[in-house]
Amino acid sequence: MRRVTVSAQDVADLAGVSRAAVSRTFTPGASVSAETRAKVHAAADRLGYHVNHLARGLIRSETGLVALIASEINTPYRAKLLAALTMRLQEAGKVALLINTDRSDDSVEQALRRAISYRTDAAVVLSGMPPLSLAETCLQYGMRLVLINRDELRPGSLRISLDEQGAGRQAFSVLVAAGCRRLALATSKAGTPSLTGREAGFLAAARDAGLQPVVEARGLTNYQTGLDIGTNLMTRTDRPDGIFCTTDQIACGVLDAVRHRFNVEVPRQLSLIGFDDIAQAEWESYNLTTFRQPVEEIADEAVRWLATDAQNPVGTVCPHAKLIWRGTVRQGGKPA
Amino acid sequence: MRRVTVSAQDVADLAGVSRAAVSRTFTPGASVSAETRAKVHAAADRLGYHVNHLARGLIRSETGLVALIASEINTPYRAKLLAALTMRLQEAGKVALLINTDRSDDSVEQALRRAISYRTDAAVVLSGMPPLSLAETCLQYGMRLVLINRDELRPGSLRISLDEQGAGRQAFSVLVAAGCRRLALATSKAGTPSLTGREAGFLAAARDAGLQPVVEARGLTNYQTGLDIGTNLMTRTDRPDGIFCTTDQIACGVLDAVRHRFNVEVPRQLSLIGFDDIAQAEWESYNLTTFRQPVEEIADEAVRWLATDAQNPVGTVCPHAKLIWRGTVRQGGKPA
DNA sequence: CTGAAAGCGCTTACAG
DNA sequence: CTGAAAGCGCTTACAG
Repeated sequence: MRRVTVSAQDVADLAGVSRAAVSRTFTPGASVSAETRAKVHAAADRLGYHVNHLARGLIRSETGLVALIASEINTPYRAKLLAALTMRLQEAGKVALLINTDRSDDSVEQALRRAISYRTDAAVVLSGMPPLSLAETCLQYGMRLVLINRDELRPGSLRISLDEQGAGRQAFSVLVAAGCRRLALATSKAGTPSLTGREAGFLAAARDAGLQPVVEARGLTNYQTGLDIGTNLMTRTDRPDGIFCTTDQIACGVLDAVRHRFNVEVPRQLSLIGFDDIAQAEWESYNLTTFRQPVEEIADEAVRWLATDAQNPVGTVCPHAKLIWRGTVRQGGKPA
Repeated sequence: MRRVTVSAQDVADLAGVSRAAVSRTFTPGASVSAETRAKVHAAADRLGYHVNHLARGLIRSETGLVALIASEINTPYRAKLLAALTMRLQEAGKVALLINTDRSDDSVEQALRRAISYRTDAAVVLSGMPPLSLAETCLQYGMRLVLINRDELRPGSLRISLDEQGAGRQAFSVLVAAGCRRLALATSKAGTPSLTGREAGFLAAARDAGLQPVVEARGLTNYQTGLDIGTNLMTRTDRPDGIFCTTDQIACGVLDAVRHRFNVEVPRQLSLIGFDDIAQAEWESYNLTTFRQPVEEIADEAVRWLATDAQNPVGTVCPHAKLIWRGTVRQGGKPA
């Protein structure tokens, strides 16, 4: 089939006006008489005309495109964040270019290059870290960079990072306040900034208190890992009575292992805290006490900066991960 | 900050070649001498040059952009499908424009208009249905349309739809073979093509067998709905002993209600089948027998057609939803 | 308010 | 293999 594309010129011809008039009609705020506008709209509708944003993006300094760079997008937490981000972006009149990566920095670099190729107004990085030189190329092309839960910063970029360490510390205090004495940390081997932050905070607080939790770090950041860790932990002679899981998925796995394979009662015999507050954390089988990722707030912060004229971001902004009390921590942990 | 964008001309100047030579260097298959190519690459790297795909898209008949139009993208099944789709798309050298919609047809129309504005090579619709006239506009702009699990067809579009009715019928036979006598259907009020197909198949098979299942249809397609339905069903004097849930999320809700609120044993006292095979279906707390959505196959089919020169799609292709046997259906249901 | 003209960054016949 | 030139569809000063 031949591509029979209709251009502003076609609309102008049909409406009996100039190409410029057509352009102005579709540019909010441009000065066109009501009459001209009406003629143009009529012609455009009849022809099925849609402004070519590619051509527009060639001229204006904005394309309306924003790249979202992330790995494992079908993971509950990622999907939630992505949903919030795409929503906010659309409300701001932008559209999301979703670029999948694996966990390697190399694939992040490829993703960012694609973003540059399409001259996206910004790139939001949820996974991996772009090399410094490429970040500078982005800057040079006028792109804005938003780094979510990354540990480093890049010049001219906005970094949105939770206080992971603080959350890890809080997890420790809560478990101790709940009467737990034999603590454990359940995490994966992924070593992402978010995870290591939570781990570090938990361990540091324990050290300060003169305690040394059992650390189980294995596999990928998923349910299966939780299952493995739970099984391992319960096989020990000194079973822990308080576990901080760096992720809800891991927590769900630990919970299932502990309950179904060892008949341990939660929270009577074991208290457990997760992180993320994925949808399943609220499901009755888990009813997990966990830290809520402030995804809406993260998305808001990101899009707010993109929608602003301010060239220089504030540097780092830290939304708060709030502890959501549900049923996996024994009474006593919760303050009055 | 001024946008200091580097163009092919800049690279050409630095490399001492023509603009056309630069263009050819970045066009796979174009004829350039090794020497020229090397000079161009050197200059491009030094300048941080990236071909402007917007400008390229203006000239070529392809932009490399494909729109993914979907609602509720943070739902386990949707996220899974979206992940598969974006992956395949990238492997085929395309990049996904993710456009969020609510369930209304109007928002699908808006989404499709955005896709047209960016001259995407194709639009993959996972939610809602584009009006016929707009579908024709897409065709006119040379866009391809892929409709996933939609009930209608659009001219020139590819439709990928499971045999929902067949699955519904199979669910019925399996429950009956497992010895269930009082059947129920648990579904939402969403009324999407997938859901109504499953419902219709199940009910038709029951009718053929002279049975009349209890039908519980309420709320949105989510966990909470399952919880409500499970509670309602167990409050009846004639509790069902076999339930087909049109979605895994609903099934998980039903399971939790039934077990935790009524102490019903699954599958001893009640058999239950879901649909989708979301990650949680495999979690030990659920261990749900369910139909697996062939997401990889769906993504393959979609991308295969997009990557092809064939203008006319086959019409409808029907990947098979396979029943995954796990622990929520009593022995007897499963064939040897 | 309106139109003619220049220009955004590219690709692609067309000659050589 | 290579370059000069035309053109993709738009927007935006610039005059009027």
